Amino acid sequence: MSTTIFDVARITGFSKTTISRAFSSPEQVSEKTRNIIYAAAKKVNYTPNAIARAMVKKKTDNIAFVVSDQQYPVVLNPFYSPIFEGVLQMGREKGYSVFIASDGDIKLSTGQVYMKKQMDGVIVCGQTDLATIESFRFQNIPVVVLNNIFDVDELLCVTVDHYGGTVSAVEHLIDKGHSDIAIISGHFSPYVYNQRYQGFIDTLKKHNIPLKEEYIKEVEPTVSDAMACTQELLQLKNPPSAIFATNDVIAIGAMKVAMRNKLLIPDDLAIVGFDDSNFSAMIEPPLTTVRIAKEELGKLAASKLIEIIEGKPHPKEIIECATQLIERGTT
Amino acid sequence: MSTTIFDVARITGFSKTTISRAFSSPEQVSEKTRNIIYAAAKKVNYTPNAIARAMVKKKTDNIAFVVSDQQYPVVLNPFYSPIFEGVLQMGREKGYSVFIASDGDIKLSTGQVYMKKQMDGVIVCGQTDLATIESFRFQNIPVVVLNNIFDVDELLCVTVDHYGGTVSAVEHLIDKGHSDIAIISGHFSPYVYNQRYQGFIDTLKKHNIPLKEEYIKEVEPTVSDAMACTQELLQLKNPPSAIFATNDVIAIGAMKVAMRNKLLIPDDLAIVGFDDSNFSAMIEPPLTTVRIAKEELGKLAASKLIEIIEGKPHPKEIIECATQLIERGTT
DNA sequence: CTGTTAGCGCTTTCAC
DNA sequence: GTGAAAGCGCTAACAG
Repeated sequence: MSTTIFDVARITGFSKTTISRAFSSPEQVSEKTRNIIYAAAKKVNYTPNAIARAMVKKKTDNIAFVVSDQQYPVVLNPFYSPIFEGVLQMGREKGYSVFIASDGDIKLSTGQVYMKKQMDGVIVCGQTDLATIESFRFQNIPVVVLNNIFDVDELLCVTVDHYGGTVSAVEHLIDKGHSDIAIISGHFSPYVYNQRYQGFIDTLKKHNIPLKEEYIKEVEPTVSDAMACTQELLQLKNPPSAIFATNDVIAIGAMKVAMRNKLLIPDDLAIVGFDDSNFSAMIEPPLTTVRIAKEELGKLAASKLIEIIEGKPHPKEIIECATQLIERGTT
Repeated sequence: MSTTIFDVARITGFSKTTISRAFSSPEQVSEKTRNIIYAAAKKVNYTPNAIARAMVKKKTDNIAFVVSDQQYPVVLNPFYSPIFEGVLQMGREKGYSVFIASDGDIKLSTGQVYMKKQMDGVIVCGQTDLATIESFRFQNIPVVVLNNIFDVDELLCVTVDHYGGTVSAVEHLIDKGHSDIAIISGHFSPYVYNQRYQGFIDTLKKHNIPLKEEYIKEVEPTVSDAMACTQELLQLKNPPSAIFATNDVIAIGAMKVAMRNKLLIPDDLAIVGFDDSNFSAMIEPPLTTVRIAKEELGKLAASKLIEIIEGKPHPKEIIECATQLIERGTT
């Protein structure tokens, strides 16, 4: 049996109310009383019960980080894990704990969206549908969308300038004198996929570089798929002199194939990635890539969500975070 | 105002108890009644409140994963993040959610160990002290220790055969004909550090290879520190022909320096790492390393913890998971 | 199979 | 400053 507020009340002779106040609003209790209470609490090892508190306050100080099953597992995902870490940090700072939930975790078999655990708010990442978002809001659970965009009233979306990042990457390649530029495009959510793909197309067009059908590739974003795809590219009559990979995992696959073909990077083949994942600076040569400030993204989304939870009204808004080209050894 | 069990009771004409049972032990309610209740619940969007349930059952279905501040952030840590993922998976399977907590999160300024949120059990990873463990148990919170060993009654420790893994790595190097083998030893917890270090020393001794003082190095386990250290090693009058790195991050640093010095791996310098982190197969050449089944470790710890939570008695036990040498391109 | 009653540990009025 | 009483939403006996 753990000790309760009642035990402390009995020992000190004060009422439950006073004990409660000593912990949750100390300024309402005289210092003398407070000290007596704290001492007694310590002696019997009393600690307020978060569950009981949550029940009456109807607030758990928990938020959920929901990622679609596709992207699972979050923790091992080089893109989402730093974002999650950012959320965790901001949560800790503001007194919230963070739950990871997959898309599947929040849907009843009936299709009803429902959180098994009570949450004060939710960050929904990447691929989802409007129904899920609306469903949370219908249940009065504030939502912030991360890395996706929905055109809904009073909905805050925090995302990334995928388009602009792509433009800077491709223009960097063009600046370096390349015009035979291939794209290996990963199957991400339609939103991300389209932004990055379109950035590529538009940039070539802007620089009057004709688009070659055979330079446009699509893959699952895994090292092995990227390797197979790069191999095909290199076997073309006119192989590209540069590859734009829509994320770093794909870029790594491309690098591996180049090295195994004894090509010199970047002289024989230049490669630029996207995301600036943690391994990108570790590999040799280190990868030129488009940095997304992933932890910052997470922190931003979390702090906005917490503001909304704590009552600050938020109009519909789309926050698009800038990217930055990090020039390293592959271009 | 969200709907409660009472609303459903009113609508259907059944008592709260019956509604409760329809959700938590459906077999105790006739099918007819159940269907009426489910239909009504759906209509008013009723969903059981986990907090209220936790309060009366004194069980939250939450477990905590606590890692020392040193190792923070867990999510980005190549060793602990797959373990955490394993815990998450097993938790999901058994109906538990998992919280991440750092060492600091669970200690009051008074030094009192206390979980802000009620937890049914705790997995404590790596470096900790006995007092923390005892404190949890004193509060009747079951504990499983992961990647560390404590000699305490009825305490379950799940760990890794760091010693045996090291032996296999070093013997592999010896088999390949190396005798000038350096060790770059990362500053991990004393437990892990010692196991791996001792395995190295003992293996050389066993094979009658004299220990050279200058081949023994210690570093913080970061790429840059490992690079600096490897550089020193290579500048020795008699540089080593092989390096045993006590984790993969260190091994990567060693590889980078070798490549920058135009050394051929593994011909000029062989390298073996430890952990088999996710990036180890991605780099070129892929790293020979000692695999730890990290997700399995996490699953094992979680499933044992859940068994204990659910009442299965557990004697004191130390489970030491085997490792496996993965021979890839660096040896 | 279903209902009644009595709390779980805490915070919140509203008094004093 | 402090206390008394009334719940938060749910489940656990115990009846019937």
